Amino acid sequence: MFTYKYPHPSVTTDCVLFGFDGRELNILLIERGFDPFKGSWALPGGFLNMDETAEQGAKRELMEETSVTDVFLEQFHTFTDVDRDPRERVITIAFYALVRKSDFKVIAGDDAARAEWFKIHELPPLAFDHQEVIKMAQERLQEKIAMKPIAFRLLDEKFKMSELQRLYEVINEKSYERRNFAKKMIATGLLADRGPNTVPEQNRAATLYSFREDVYLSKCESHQWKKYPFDF
Amino acid sequence: MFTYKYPHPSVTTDCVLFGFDGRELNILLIERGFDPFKGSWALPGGFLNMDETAEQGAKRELMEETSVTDVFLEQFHTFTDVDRDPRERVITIAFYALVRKSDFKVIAGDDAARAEWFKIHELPPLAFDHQEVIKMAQERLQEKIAMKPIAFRLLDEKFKMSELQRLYEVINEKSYERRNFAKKMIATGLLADRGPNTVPEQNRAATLYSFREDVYLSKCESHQWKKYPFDF
DNA sequence: ACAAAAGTGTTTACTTTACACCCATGA
DNA sequence: TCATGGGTGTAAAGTAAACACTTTTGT
Repeated sequence: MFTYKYPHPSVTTDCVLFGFDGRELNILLIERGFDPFKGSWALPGGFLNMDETAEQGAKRELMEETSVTDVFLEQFHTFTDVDRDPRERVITIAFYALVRKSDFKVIAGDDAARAEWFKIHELPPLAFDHQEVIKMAQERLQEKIAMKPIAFRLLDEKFKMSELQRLYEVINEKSYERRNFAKKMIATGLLADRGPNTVPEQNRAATLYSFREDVYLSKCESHQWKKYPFDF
Repeated sequence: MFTYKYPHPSVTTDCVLFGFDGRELNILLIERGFDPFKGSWALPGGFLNMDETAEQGAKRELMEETSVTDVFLEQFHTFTDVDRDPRERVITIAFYALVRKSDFKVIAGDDAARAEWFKIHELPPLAFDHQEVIKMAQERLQEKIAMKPIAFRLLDEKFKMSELQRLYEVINEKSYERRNFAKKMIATGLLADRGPNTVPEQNRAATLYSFREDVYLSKCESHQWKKYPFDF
């Protein structure tokens, strides 16, 4: 037991894990096995340990509940409504995270709970204030995608221009003209041409690209980027 | 006394209060009257009560320590390093806030501690990780000023174009060409011409402007703003 | 008279947008 | 052969950047 002179809230982390299936933005949810909200879907997350930072905690929970490692993960807001948890005062430090769905093999963590991807516009009823958390995560993702080349973390190492475009479209909830998008994207200098797609498809083989992180980092060092280099 | 099955961190709020003197960005700091860091300067803030949200807590602390009310205040990050407080595990939810220095009469709160403005580039040694907190606050202010017309909250109701320009310059740490800045700013349609400055100065009287919040709000409703309308 | 800030427009370069036809592939 | 997605360039419009001289006022 732990005793304090003043009451302390509980502190949790929650993580909005985004995935992209080439068509839609997806979010990974966990089916809750306990009350409150037993049977509802919720964001992966849990209580913060005393010897870990929030980021470490969020990564640990993600690993425990979904076996996901090596994700891009960034804090975006702390939710502190007094009654957001019916049991006791709980504040949650919320993160969003980005994974390549192909890097993401094993799901269903060790605590028997089901983990499932949902399209961002077809979410089931959610526990706590997780609806609001997800909404804010997407807003933050929109802001961040204009500043940093994080979109590539949602795509496979090699990707088609049309996939990249579709990703920007679903994140920013607007559509782009095909030729102009490609032109501007290529003009960043960050795409390496990896030749035509060798996987046969129903139509003409598309050029594959990959993200040139080396170029990005060297341009960062020489401060060559404007404030919103990816504001498409 | 309050007892829990598992250990809980303490939760505080801290607030980076920005002011603008017409020339430099300033930050309000409190001289600490107690250990740890007795005699050092620190951000206004303190423990979160169980019946208040983080935002309410931050506003209360600001009021208690500096008698400031009615500020623009926004959460930007939660700092969770395990050893950031030498006494015990404390996480802090950090806010930045903007005040007009003319609206800001009474300082020096009820707990005898001194409160003082410091130029952002001439800060004294700071308690805890407050150096880092301030750095991040400024980064966040830079991002936000490009998205929302919050700069006006740092200026008096009526202001000169050169003051507005100087403010953008100190926040964004770059300089602008006088005519282009004014042209672009006026083109937003958000400035009302309030006539020439009647306070005599050492030189020609400048036109005063004020911010037209009504115009801004109506343009928001009709979605007429691009993503970064104030990215100067 | 001079120092300091304020007022004022135009030209050029760059960026963004709109737009249409042909190609390769598998069903 | 048809449906689907992929490849490609140019012209027009709009936005951003560079640039200098005159005015007002107080010292």
